[in-house]
Amino acid sequence: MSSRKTATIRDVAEAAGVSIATVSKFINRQQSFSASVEEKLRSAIAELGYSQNPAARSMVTGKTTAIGLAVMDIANPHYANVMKGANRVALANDYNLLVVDLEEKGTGVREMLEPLALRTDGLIVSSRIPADVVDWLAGLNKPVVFLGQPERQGVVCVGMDSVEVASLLAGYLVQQGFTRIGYVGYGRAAWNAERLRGLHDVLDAAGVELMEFDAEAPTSEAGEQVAARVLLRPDRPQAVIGCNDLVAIGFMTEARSLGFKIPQDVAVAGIDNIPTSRYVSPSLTTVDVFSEATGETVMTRIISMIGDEASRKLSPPPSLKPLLVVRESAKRQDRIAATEV
Amino acid sequence: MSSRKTATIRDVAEAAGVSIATVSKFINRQQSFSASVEEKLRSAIAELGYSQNPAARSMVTGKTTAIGLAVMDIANPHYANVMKGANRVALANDYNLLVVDLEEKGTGVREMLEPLALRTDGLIVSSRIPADVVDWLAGLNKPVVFLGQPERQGVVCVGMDSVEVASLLAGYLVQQGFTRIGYVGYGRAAWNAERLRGLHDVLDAAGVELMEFDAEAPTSEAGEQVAARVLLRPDRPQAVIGCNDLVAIGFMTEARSLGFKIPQDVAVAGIDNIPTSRYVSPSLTTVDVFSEATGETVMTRIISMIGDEASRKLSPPPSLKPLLVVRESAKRQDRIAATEV
DNA sequence: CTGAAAGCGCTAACAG
DNA sequence: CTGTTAGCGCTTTCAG
Repeated sequence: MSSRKTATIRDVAEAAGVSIATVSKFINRQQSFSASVEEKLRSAIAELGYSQNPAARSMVTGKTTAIGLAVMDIANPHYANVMKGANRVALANDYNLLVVDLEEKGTGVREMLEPLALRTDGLIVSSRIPADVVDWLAGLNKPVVFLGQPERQGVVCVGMDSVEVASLLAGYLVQQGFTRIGYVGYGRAAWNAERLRGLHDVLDAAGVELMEFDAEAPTSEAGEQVAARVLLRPDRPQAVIGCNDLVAIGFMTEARSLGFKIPQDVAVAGIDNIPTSRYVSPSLTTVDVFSEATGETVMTRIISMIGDEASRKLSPPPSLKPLLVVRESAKRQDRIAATEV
Repeated sequence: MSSRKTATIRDVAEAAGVSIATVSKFINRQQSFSASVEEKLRSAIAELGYSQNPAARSMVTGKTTAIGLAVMDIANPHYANVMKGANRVALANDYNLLVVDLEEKGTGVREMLEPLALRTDGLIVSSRIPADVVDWLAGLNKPVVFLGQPERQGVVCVGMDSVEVASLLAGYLVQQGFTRIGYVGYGRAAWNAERLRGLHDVLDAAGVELMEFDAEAPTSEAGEQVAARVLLRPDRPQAVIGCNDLVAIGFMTEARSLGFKIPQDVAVAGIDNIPTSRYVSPSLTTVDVFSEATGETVMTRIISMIGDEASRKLSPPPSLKPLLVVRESAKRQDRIAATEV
């Protein structure tokens, strides 16, 4: 049986025979109390099943104890794991998580973000936000952290350095002896330019040719679609990097059904190290970007920014380093087997 | 440049030369206005960049225009897609989504749900909630919908009928001619018993033996772990059903590294039809539970319950039907001789 | 069509 | 240690 109306602080005060101020202080652990009062308070609260009305509280404090998280695609395992990490530290700090899936949209983003901004103490936003929205966010008077966005002046970012991520993979492929490498990017992503830069840094220095392709979306379906275009040409690349594991996996699947053996006929690598990458055949060589840890880091960061104005503009500690994960999909096996072109 | 303090309804009223009541009615489209007032209001609001304070609003209305969604594991693609669907219809109806990842925990669930309950107009909760928490939720005075939970009296549930899902798969396997089938379940899940019932319904009738196993968790890692136990025994099953695609995929991978060919040596099937199931090798036969549509349905449902007391107890329309997705992993190829490797 | 006034439940000084 | 009081920003009767 639950009471008709939910109990308010006044009900508790009355039941305990104290003032509402006392109840408030008790709930918020702001001071100590005489044993008798404390006991009465405790039982009154239990009796009535009282709990604070967050709206009322936030009206006066101006804080919501909620954080907003906006990601490009909730169903992308990378983002799902970022959320997982973010959720964990939010809960540990008594924050609630408001989530919005941007669904890879480029327009109407501000409209989706605005309600979030109003209801939270801070925002975590993933890449590809139009410049005017970035400005709006900056003028919001709340901490905002960008995810996987190249550093810009005046905005705090968390995530791997895209240049480094790409270089890592390029270095491995060069070391394997590939001399013509394809990159299936996603031009509309904020990190795409940096990825290309990282690739070129290494590949140009090694005298390795880079062929650039673009996927329609950062998804497996798009990876499938692009495969024929990449592979059915005389100068096809010996190795292909997908801009994320999803694209790489789709690409790999379609490549196989086109009759290519992986990695013998064409090597494939991805980025992110989503859980699935271990389970495809061949297992996918990729770069671990520590999605879950990224989520934890970004949430930790924003919570500290909320408490401390001073920390709002500090650069994040360069704690997260990408890690190359060597598996089967990108080994140059033809060096120890048959040699095809 | 943003103003120092965010504008309130009073600022707008003053700037427009009207009362705050008028502003309020204007914002909430509660009536029509004289052209002059309307124009002044419009420009004042734009000028000041005013937007409603949701906390203040909800203080008086008692509504939050937010919905809580609690799932067992955010990183499970099934749940991620449920969230995607839920997010979409929430946004379309001007609701915000509060998310909490239960992380497959069995304890402390109420503590995680309580803040959500206080901040939302309704809750969507996925399975395996302890009975006392269910009671608490029921006494909450807010609509609550359970996800993937067997129907109980007095609670609204959305999701596939687990019995049907399991039967569908069992039927297919029987038709393929398998006579000894294994099921890798997850005993702690709310749906496990119904799955078993669905399996037995069909298998017993067909005189097919069912061997039951239990995974440590509904994850790929657990699927890998259990594989040896299932396969390295004289009476190993000819076909194995994972309680979800994640488990099935892990199982399949480990089975292969144990030297089993799939489906020649052992057939494998999963449940959910997560996106990845198409991309593993061999592609995974599974049952589509329409995760994203489930999310849309459950959100639609709860929003209608919020507006309409009467609909709170109605049974949901049996709209969502599971669909068998036949792929490569569970074909009985030995009947037509294994032609390919 | 417009406005005045009464709170929603709570916290934060300030007194005692 | 405990209580009084003044709002936080907004919606909602109820008058005009």
